[in-house]
Amino acid sequence: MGSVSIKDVAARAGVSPGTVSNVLNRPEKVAASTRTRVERAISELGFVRHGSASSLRAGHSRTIGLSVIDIGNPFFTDVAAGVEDVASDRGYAVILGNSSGDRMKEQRNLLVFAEQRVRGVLITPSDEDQARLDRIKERGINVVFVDHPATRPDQCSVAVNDVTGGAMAVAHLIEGGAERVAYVTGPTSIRQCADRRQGAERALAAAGRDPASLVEVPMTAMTARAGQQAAEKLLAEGLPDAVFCANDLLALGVLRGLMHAGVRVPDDVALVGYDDIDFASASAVTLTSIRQPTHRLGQVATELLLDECDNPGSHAHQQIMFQPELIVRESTRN
Amino acid sequence: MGSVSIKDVAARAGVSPGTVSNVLNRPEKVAASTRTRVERAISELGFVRHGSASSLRAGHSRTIGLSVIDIGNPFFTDVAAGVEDVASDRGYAVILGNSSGDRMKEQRNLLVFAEQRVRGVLITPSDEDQARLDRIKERGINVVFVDHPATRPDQCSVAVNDVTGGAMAVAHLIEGGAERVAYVTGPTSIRQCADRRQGAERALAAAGRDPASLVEVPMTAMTARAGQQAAEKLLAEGLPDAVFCANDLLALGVLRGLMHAGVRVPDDVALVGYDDIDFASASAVTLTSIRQPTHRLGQVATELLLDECDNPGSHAHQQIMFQPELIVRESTRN
DNA sequence: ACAAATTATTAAAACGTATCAAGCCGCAAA
DNA sequence: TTTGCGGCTTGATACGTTTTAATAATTTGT
Repeated sequence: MGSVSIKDVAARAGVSPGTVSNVLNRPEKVAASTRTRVERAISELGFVRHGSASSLRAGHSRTIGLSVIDIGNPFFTDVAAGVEDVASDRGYAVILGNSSGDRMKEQRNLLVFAEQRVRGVLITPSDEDQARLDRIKERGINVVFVDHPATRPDQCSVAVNDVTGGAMAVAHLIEGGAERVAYVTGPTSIRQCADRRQGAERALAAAGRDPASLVEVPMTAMTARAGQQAAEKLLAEGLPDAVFCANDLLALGVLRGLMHAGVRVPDDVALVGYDDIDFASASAVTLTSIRQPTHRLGQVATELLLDECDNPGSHAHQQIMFQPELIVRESTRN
Repeated sequence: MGSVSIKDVAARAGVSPGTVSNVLNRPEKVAASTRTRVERAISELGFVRHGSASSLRAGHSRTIGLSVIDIGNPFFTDVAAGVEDVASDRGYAVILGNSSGDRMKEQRNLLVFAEQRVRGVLITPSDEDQARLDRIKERGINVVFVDHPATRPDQCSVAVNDVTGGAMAVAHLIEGGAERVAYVTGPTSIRQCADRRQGAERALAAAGRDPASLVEVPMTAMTARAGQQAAEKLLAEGLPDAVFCANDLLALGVLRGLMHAGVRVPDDVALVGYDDIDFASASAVTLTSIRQPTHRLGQVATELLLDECDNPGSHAHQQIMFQPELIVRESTRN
């Protein structure tokens, strides 16, 4: 009933199991006539290859592991969709792991990946602990960083330049006439937040301003709720001319907080977010934002990983850095 | 280097491979002293079980397949997070498949699942073709429907009552004094859209109104952009007192379209969405919406599936129907 | 027409684990 | 002492595939 094996197919087609395996894996090695005979037997019997047996013998599976920090974040969701795209195209299955920023959970995911003998791992590391990843690589499992630049040359990575992104945002605000600029951000321990601030300061310096004039408003979370609290803080401390947020969710919260207080955007205060999530263009005042090639990030990371797997000899490790893009909308048009 | 097997562990601990397998799978069957000895050998050698070999011999793997229609939709993302939660807790890996509503792609995902010999499949079917799923079940792979009620008693499913949800939304609008109610929806071939409309009509009837008085505004997509177009259509045809949208994305678009035209929400028009996505509470006018227990949906579906796998004898198939919840916010407070 | 070279196919040996019948050992009952 | 018994452990086998060396079939060159 359930399980029809390569032997059954061989018997039906009047060939040996080895030949069936050949039409599966190296069709060009087998004569056209026998190949069609085997293919017919396969479809008549509804045979599907037993992946476990295959990877046991072959020494590697056709799966890759994907470990992200928060699958609920639209950013990572888009990345995951990109990964799934090319993995699926090349016949690979994607095993999903959600670390929730918890390193124990991340560790457990990596163990599961190791048990499944995944061909490779795509990971947005939740911290800088390289040793753990080295242990994975010792097992012959390739690792590619996603949204995190690798510091070592023997390690592939894809990321987006957050410093440039921050600079673009603030340069745009200065160009629009802003004198006093605020930066609403998440925890400064997050690399992305720190890099974007650095970019903001660079833009100020480039315009001949004092980088220290940037009004920093640090929040513990990067949600819309936190953004609203940030707006209250800004209202209390005196409004700046422009606000740059480390995140679209924060920006949407700030927007709402300001509007509630009767502040008009962009007339009274200009506003820029980051990520260009779908909702940035759906809010009451559409949001100027920094777009990142999220989907592409996932695609390229996967291509890099599979290239490393398929051509271990000729593969050249790459640390790819994408450039972000400024999307101007109503929140800065005045 | 890479690969240390159960035999190496056995040699190190001075026992037979069979015993090592026992401490892995039935620890209670082996004497405490040898067990600790084996466990030490395992950690000293950094042994991790070869999942493929294990499932080849055991006849089933510790993976489940998850096939969703659109991983980019926050609704499915939340579901996936719930699935990952309990799967990870029980030591299962989740293989992700994104069908994009394309039945060929869904088919390919199911093939990948079959090759991996997943223990079971969680699927939000993109159409009503039961035959394809029957073929999966013939292979001994259990299937649970997610966000889709099963019509047959030999099939588990979890879903949320969309008729009730639609009724709640419109009853709330009527209670708020609405005379003329519009329903902005996606393609009517989508079950969820049809069910929610049915609920809306039921609420009208319950209030002594003519169900046919519901002004239906069908769109081809369920995005914010489509919502904005719907708002234009409503403005052209004469505004209703209230608008019920099949989707929060549509509702956010409608909100934006109305505000741009100077229509005030909720003073001039009341508005209700569906799904209660995070952004419903982050928009300029916060959105009244129908909340679904998305995360729980994924959790329960997975529990059902794993119960079916682990206790094939005693498992009772269930078709679970959750109830939605009305979340009242500014868009209907007047 | 015969050897050589090429192409197609086969048989058998792994891959790493789970399982199960059989064996071992020490101890209580006879 | 013998027998029986129960708890632990072992050894051998099978799971379904890939791979390699060897054999058979076919073509080519002379």
